[in-house]
Amino acid sequence: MLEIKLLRENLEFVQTAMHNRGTTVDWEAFTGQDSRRKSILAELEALRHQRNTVSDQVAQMKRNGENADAIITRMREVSATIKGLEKELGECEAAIDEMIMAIPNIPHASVPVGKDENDNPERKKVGAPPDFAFAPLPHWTLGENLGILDFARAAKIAGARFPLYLGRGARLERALINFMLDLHTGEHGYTEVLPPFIVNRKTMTGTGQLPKFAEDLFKLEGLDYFLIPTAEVPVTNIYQEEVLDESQLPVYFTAYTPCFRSEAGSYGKDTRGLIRQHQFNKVELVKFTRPETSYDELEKLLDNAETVLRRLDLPYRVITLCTGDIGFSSAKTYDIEVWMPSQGVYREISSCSNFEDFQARRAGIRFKEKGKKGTRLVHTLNGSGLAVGRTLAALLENCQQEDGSVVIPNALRPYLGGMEKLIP
RNA sequence: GGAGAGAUGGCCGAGUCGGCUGAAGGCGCUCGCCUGCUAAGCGAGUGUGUGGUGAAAGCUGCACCGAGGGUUCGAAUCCCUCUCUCUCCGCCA
Repeated sequence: MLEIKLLRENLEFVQTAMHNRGTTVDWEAFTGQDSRRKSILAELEALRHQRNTVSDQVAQMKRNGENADAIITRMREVSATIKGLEKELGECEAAIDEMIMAIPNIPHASVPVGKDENDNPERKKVGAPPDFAFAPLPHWTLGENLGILDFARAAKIAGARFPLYLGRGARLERALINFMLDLHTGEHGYTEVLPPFIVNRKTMTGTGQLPKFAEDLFKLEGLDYFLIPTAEVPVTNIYQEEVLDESQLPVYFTAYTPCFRSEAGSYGKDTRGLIRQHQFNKVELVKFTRPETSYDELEKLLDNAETVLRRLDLPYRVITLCTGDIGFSSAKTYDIEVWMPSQGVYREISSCSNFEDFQARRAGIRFKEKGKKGTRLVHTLNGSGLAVGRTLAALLENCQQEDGSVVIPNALRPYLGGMEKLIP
């Protein structure tokens, strides 16, 4: 959520930002409601002031044993008017709120202007795609040949876009999770948290998934609960409506959670394999920082996520999302894309974003500076560190051998009892 | 699921028969004094949001005592609904 002051005082700036994003907003409706609100409020506050002073007067008179009936009768009318105006104001503010909640964040000045994903500049490329002397197989074929993935049975149990890992596959997924968590907690200074996987509406609204993107979520029928689409949601909301002490900042959290996404509107895309699932595992990185340091923290966060791929010797690149491709709540986002040999393309495996104060304002996350009056909003950041299913897919594909076996990267072997190779 | 108790400022905790309580008192914190260090002591200050005014310090309006409604000239205080927390019983991984 943007600060309403910014919309009032610097509308042109916001309009340019929205244009760059390719977002259209009904500004006339906004300014109309906003000025209506202002006039109602002025009238209302004048009347409330009158009511307050007269009520004091009544109290005074009663204490003196005087009769206040005349004033009381007169004030009845004022009270009725106040009630009417309050209702009107409430409706007006609700309308404004609805509009503001639907306005995305302002892209940071360093974000390249562009229309869509084709305009995302590459920032760097790390590692070389393996040079196979044979046609590399897709991970789902490798997984099924190895007996570690079973999409047919997963479909029987749940439906399309659900994974079933078996034996060494289940263990490999778990090894990746543990490897990532150990890396981030042990070397990058994050505190591990294990949050609820189901959250309420306020929490979903705090990070920006609601009200605009309800169709992407799984909702529990008959209850106002939602399955989390990412750990970002419960973890960022840990400090919802709290005032942190500045000495606490920055806070680094990492969390493993399953993620649930309806994937509405992605019919026909990535129908095979682990790339696009209704349920997948992810290790997430979340930061709460002072505004002054959030962009330095974003660079560090990105590097923390990249480290996972470097340790696993998986080739990847980093792109900067342009204004037209950036997410709703984000001010700046880097995507890390891992090389997928069977498709011959880089695929997103992590998305690292600085939300600045956009989520903090919605969720009410502030900090207090010693010796200074008032509170300030923190900046929130997060990034995948990494999407586990996609990591496993990339690992199978990049480390496959001509005989159908898969060589386990060194960094992962301790988590698999020293296993060096998956053999069919 | 049944029966009770509670939700007040950064924290703890008062709020009597509704009015002078934005909220006593304590802790914490800030500034000053004092003490040759530390501790203790003394004095003053110390909620949030939003608007007006001012160069600023400040002054000032309105709102906020879990949330939402209601009663009333007036509600932290009375009534209703909801949420959450706690205790006991039952059930259960």
